[in-house]
Amino acid sequence: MTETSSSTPCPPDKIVFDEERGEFICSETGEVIEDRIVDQGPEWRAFTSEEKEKRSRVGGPLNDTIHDRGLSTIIDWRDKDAMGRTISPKRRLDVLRWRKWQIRARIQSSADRNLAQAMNELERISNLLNIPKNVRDEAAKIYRKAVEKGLVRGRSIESVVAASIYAACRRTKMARTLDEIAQYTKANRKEIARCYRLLIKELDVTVPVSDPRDYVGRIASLLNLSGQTIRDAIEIIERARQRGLTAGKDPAGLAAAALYIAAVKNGEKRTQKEIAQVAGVTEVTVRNRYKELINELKLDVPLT
DNA sequence: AAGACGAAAGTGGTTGA
DNA sequence: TCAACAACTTTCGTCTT
Repeated sequence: MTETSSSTPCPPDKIVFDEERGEFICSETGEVIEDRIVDQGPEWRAFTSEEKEKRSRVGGPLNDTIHDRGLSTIIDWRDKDAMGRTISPKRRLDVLRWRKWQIRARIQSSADRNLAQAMNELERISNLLNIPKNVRDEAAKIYRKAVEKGLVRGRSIESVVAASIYAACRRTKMARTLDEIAQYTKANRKEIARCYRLLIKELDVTVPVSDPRDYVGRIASLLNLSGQTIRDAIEIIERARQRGLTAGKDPAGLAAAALYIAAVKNGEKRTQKEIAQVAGVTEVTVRNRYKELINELKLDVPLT
């Protein structure tokens, strides 16, 4: 409710570019100035380069929902031509062949349509979340695998796409929470989570265990914290891990707490609220982690 | 007035029968 | 499928700066 009011515009000299997320943010308030940098590339380049053979699908309107558009001329099974004359045996073979191809083409186009819609969706979500191209490609690859395995049947394309994106993010260590992705999707978080689990189980997509350190960079850059603070935070997390404090804990919360401590230590104090906000956890969680870290690691935090 | 702290009750997800 | 459980959130009162 009482959010950083957009009625007070961020002074131009406070605007910084956050290269982690591809966003322009205000260094004062953290307000996102421009978070939609439109990908100006042609839409059909969304397909991965290794799929050369699939390029038959060049540039068809992606939102064309009419089934079999352009292929709706059905080749009749009767051995008559358009004038009602019987076709010669030689022509009959041709006709049979045409029909065979028509059926093949239809199957092909059905898979393509699914893919086309999915890629469209992928592009949309990726743009909203500023997901870099390599991660998109990864997501596309995963999705394609899912289609081949028939995992999409019975599920919404959108949720499987979202799950693919999430998986790709995890694989490439582009820390994005499930919530962030779910936010731009009609499918709910639960559904996406289920698809995600299915994906990593069925396709053998290996996903490294989510690491708090991956969150550190992103949170820090959103808050304009120094490299030294980041290094300190990572060291704190490392020590916490050795002590077994990290198991079962929300990595974002842990990263937030470590950064909080590191920031205070380096005289770059941010409020718990600020950190919690960008980390996507609550103040309380930051506090709990922070308390644990201080106690267990015997860190002394100089106050003020 | 704003931030930090912590208690208590509530919520959503995981696990094991 | 259900209940127990841990982690996290929400809410709120109190203390500190």
